Amino acid sequence: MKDTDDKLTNRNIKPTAMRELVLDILTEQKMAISLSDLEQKFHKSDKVTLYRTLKTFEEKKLIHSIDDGTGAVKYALCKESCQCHPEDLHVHFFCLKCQHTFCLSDIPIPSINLPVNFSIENINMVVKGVCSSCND
Amino acid sequence: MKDTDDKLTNRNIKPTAMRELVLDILTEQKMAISLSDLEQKFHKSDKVTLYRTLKTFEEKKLIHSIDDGTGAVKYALCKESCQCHPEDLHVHFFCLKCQHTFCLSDIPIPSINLPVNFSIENINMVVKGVCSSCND
DNA sequence: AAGTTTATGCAACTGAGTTGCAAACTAATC
DNA sequence: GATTAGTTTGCAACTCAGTTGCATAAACTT
Repeated sequence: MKDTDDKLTNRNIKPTAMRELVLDILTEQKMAISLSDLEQKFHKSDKVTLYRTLKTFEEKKLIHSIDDGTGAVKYALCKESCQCHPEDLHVHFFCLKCQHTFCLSDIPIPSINLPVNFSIENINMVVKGVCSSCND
Repeated sequence: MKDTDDKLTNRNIKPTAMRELVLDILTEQKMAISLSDLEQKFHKSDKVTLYRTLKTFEEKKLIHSIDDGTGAVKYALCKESCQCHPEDLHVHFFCLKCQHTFCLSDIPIPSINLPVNFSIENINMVVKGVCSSCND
């Protein structure tokens, strides 16, 4: 638990049992998960608590949210150094076959030349297609 | 109405009064609009009919949908030639100040080198920031 | 005109996200 | 270690976007 604890305190999040549990679940995921996915990992749980936990994590930049167009926002862990600035962002992939959403952490979002006088704060880029596991 | 009619029939959509009206409204928009935005442009209207109209338009590639992360999907007209293939797609912009969503029709979505064995079908790219009108 | 297909309108529902409030817990102080 | 103040959790209840089923109306077919 020490490690999980540190990750929380490093991000200025008071480590409660609930939050450690949620962080552990998020850590073992290979893909981004939604609030209701998360809810189903608990036998007995309260959606609202999980909701607020995710909000807190996101606010403190421990996780980031991905709007993959499925109607449910997905969440995934940020890298240790991530500040969620445009230059920290990466592309996400949604597989139309297995319906999973992944971080393509190695693929930064290409920079865009916006029209004059537009300023940029954030970018969401989701590629949809078929992932390698489903393409065999 | 002749022109509106043609746009519908060109896309294989049977031109009804309702559909002409919706297409006209969409045509005069400078920004993408949501279902409920559209609903409010009618004094008396049925959400479901508008919903199905938009679905039909989207299916026939007369309009495209934009998931800007606000929780309500927005819609905007496609170019005449658009087939909604990856190469037809452009970047969208959401202004954090005026809360409007625009097509940046002139900015194509940059191509991405996906990992091996990933195939691509579609891309959604939304840049968030402040638009030129709000940046004065 | 009768029959078939398509579009529209109404009611009702689902599911994600959210708020308010009270109880439980934690941390800080005496 | 009891008292208080602040934070977190759990429950109920609600909002709002999107959606389905079904009945009526309109448009096409012969």
